[in-house]
Amino acid sequence: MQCQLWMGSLEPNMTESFIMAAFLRMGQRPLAVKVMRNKFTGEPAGYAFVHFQTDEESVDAMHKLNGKPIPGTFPVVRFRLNTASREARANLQQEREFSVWVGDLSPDVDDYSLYRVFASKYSSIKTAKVILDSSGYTKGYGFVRFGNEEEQRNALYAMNGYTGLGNKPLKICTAVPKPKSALITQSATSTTTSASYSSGTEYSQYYDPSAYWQNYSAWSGYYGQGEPAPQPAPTADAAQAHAAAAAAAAAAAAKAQTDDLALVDHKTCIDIEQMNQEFLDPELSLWDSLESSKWFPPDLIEAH
DNA sequence: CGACGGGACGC
DNA sequence: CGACGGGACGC
Repeated sequence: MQCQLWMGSLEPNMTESFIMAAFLRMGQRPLAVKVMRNKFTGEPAGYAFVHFQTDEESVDAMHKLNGKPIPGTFPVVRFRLNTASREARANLQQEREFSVWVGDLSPDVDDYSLYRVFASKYSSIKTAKVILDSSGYTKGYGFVRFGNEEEQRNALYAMNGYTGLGNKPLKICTAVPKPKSALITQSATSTTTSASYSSGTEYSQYYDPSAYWQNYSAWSGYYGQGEPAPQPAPTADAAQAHAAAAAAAAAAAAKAQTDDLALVDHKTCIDIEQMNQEFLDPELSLWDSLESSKWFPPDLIEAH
């Protein structure tokens, strides 16, 4: 992660020393702050990179300060922090995301408390984020990201209904990656991508018998959010041909699929919740032990 | 507790 | 009862 955070929502008058002072007043110790500027005009670009001694420090600062008011701002401007890394951003385009949606968060739950609860059980945890509205009030849900699918899948069951964070039992669902329309042209084109779809879905389908993953495939085809395989950068000619084909396909698919997408989203959450109840009620510890031992009945795997 | 409606690729 | 980041890379 290169020991640095991306910081957004900066106003033009926020200098590096101002930002550094704000972190210090919040009990964090960055090594340096660099405010980025428009390369041509020299105007502040509205974001900065904040460097720390270690990855641990930067992640800690992110979870403790994100969403909190920046000292010395009036009207209040809140910290908007994110992990920053060239490689991570590049990988983000290629790698699958292993995250869960967490709902029923009470107002006192912030990024850090959410992070701590999951970090105590899941060593691969990357980030936790509570979604706030423009006034800084929680929307009652958030996202927790993991480094691998094992822990993401385990948390889906083990943390559903968890009490001990805020004053309500947590609700956990599979997180649907946020659509990024810019990725459309990368997805709907190559056979390589199609092949990776099937390999990605077959693993998940036996695990989750709900309609989610079939529908997710449709999402993936539309948004390009599936499991894009590493593929060589297309040549300029190929890119043009692909862009034309993808644009036509996307335009045709967009209108037809828009309505379905919203429905899928909400149904998914309900299905998973009901499944959790069925699985967890009879014998909770059994499922935990099965999860942790990565044991699955071969018959069950083949059947679905 | 079923399921919106704002806003639309990339040249 | 809710589905995230709109803006991202110099010294």
